[in-house]
Amino acid sequence: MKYGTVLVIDDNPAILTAVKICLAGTFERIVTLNSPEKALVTIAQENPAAILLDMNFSLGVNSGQEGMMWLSAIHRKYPDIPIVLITAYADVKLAVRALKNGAADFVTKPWDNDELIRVLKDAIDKAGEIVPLDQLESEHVRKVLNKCDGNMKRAADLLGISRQTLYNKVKASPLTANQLTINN
Amino acid sequence: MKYGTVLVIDDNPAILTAVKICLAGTFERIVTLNSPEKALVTIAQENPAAILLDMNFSLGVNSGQEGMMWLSAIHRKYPDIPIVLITAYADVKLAVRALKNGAADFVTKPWDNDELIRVLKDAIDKAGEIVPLDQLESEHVRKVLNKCDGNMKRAADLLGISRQTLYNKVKASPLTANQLTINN
DNA sequence: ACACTTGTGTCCAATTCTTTGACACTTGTA
DNA sequence: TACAAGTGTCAAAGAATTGGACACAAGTGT
Repeated sequence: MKYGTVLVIDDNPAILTAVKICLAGTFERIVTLNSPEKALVTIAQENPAAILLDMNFSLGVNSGQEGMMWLSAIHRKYPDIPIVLITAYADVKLAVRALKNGAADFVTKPWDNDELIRVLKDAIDKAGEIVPLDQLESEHVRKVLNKCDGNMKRAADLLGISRQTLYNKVKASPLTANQLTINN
Repeated sequence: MKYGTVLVIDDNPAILTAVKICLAGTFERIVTLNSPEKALVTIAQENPAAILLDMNFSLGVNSGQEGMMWLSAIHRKYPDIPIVLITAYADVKLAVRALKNGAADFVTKPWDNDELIRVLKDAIDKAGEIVPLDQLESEHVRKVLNKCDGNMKRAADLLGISRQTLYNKVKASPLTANQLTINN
């Protein structure tokens, strides 16, 4: 039971019950809401490791707009908590938009229990990964340098550091040289 | 015409022609391939600003596996070039997997010309965004510190810096905690 | 062919950051 | 209560960053 608390938001009580049963063996605590209104408050109180959010709450509306709105709101306020969306109205455009809006994953109803567990676990694992500062830096440096076609002066400018510093950073980790795009 | 070269990969000549016409006004140069085999070579030669990749190439197979494979291969070798996938067999699971595998976007056939152009433009714009090193660093520091519930010793450890250094970094920029990105 | 611009590789000295180690002080907990 | 762990703070040694400078290589336009 190393996966902490999960917050499940769905307006259908039957779904909440089913999800609760499904996730009971994996999470220490399962908090449910039947409407997203109290989501932000509940998150502040419970500090969940992940959120499972339904996309449609208004009866007769299945555009997913409401879920999308809540996704954005929650993600803006808690960008480090992975949000998995779930919907009965599978729609490629909606899924793509959701992922680009920060959703960690997108699941369709009816769901496969094992898959749902795996998806939530993965999302939490991924969100928990932390990168040393050096690595983040050198990856970013390589990327920007690449985008500048190796122009160190401009890259240094864009990175907000001096040319010499960039020069030193680059020659400090020569591994990155191999990853430059081949050209000329 | 500031959007450079785009590489379009599709086994259907009619599609290639249609896409070419659609994108002609937006890109300086449109390179087409009717099979992904030569993708990596062509990318090295043309250095495209974006890639539009079909998902199905083997006749009778529409699982999208092949496109997914090429997406991974290209993305691994050229992580900075945005890849937009396009497929006639819209499938939420496939789309989600593609995005999680590094695709910049996912479009379904038949496509809307304006949307296709917008998607490619957006992908290129997004890929072109560069962040100063300081900002990247302080954002990451916040995030890790957050994940450690404010425990600076542990956060410093995970970040690979000393406790005092983290302490200084934190008190150097106390405003970032409120996510106030607007600043002039 | 000739200036002109832009970028590279290299060096230096001044400044700033980072690290190591230490100390008193608060807290949660066995 | 006493221990372990973390905080805020300081100082001094060591490392990194900076701005400036210089000669040199390309690429530009005239």
